Amino acid sequence: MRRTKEDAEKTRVALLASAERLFLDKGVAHTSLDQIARDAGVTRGAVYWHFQNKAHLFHEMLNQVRLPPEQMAERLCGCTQQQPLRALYDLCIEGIGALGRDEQKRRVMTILLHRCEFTDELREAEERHQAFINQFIELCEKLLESSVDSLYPGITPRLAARTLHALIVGVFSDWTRDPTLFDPEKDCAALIDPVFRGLVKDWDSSAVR
Amino acid sequence: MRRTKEDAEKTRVALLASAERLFLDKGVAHTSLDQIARDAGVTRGAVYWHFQNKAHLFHEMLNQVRLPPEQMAERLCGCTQQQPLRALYDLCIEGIGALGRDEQKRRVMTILLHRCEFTDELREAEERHQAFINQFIELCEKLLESSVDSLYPGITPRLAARTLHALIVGVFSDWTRDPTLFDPEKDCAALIDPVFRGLVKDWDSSAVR
DNA sequence: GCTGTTACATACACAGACGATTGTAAACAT
DNA sequence: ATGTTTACAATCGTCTGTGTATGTAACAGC
Repeated sequence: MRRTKEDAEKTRVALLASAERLFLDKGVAHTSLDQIARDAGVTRGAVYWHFQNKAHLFHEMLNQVRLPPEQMAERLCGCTQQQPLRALYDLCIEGIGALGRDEQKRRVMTILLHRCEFTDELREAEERHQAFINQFIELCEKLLESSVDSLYPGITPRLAARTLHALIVGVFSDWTRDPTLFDPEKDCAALIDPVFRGLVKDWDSSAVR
Repeated sequence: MRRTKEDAEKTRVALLASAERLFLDKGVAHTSLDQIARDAGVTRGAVYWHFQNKAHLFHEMLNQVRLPPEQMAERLCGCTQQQPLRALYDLCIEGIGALGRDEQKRRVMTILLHRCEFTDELREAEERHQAFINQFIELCEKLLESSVDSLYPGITPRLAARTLHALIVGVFSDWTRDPTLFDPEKDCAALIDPVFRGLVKDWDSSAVR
């Protein structure tokens, strides 16, 4: 019955996969550890062996993937500062595209956006999520400050960053709610372009195009 | 003890208010009917007198306010078709502003966006919500079709509508997550303007400005 | 070959939430 | 004055989910 070490890892992965499926299907709060265990072909004992409790299981599930906010914040951090606007644009395209290519990433993002409540025990995950968002906005703001002359009058880097973030969150939110709405690979640029054109003077004739 | 008819209405309102507060604070699934009742100064008996169950209570709470998607869809429907772009722009401004002025609306919207899971029993509410979203996008698309010549090349009315909706959802999502991010009254136009400028040719010099 | 540990399964104790029933005092109609 | 209905309160039984404790078979090391 109780197998080797690699078998244990298999059940751990299976538990995480089942949790992902069930969380996505029924919501985090409405999924019991017993349901997750049964779905993975084990009992709750296995769950408590691998994870302290539901919150930790949830946290580990999040750790499996590098979500767009985190990923974008990282890349934005190590950005060359050459053609900052271009870099920012590419990052947005890449971030959305990544969600379209990576199904697991999409599922986890959907859970985060539409299938969990962020109560006390998940507070830690929420704060982490929020931290990445703020980091993205701050970095984005800094990047825009270096190109402030390219922005339309009346547009501060801060507000531009907020607009950009709102659009990306909205795209994620809409698309995870109904994936048939648009194709992230194909339509991505068309969704992002208008905002850059509306923020940056002479966007169409600048280096990006 | 058991008072007059208007007193009954008072407890009903109190129950709805308590539900709103607690849902916002701890999430829908993590709030029990007993907690709601106690918070309102009554027992669970009162809850079951006024509402069939938690789902119905939730539904009634939603019915108290007319949320932006619904409101915008309605107005968009009865729009004069004169200066459709201008009308659309005003609607966006108004929708966001309404959230800023009406605290209750903001709370309910926050619950919808960040504090509930939309499982089986709340499916009805979710579908209704989604229906309004789709209606908004469709109406928006139709409106934009009548001004398709004003759009930048490569921007279809469909994609423009999706971009616009994504931005609005993102603004709601960001702002309800952290109301200190920006002031919906003051910054609203600055958040929306860029998208219209990026979608519509000569936006700044058109009738709106 | 024995022992300790791993990787679970099983069993138990407990807390809470729900739904239904029943009780009841005040309001209202007659 | 009396009966009926309203607007809850109180109680009950049941179920579900959690956490923990214990059992146990297989593997790993010596």
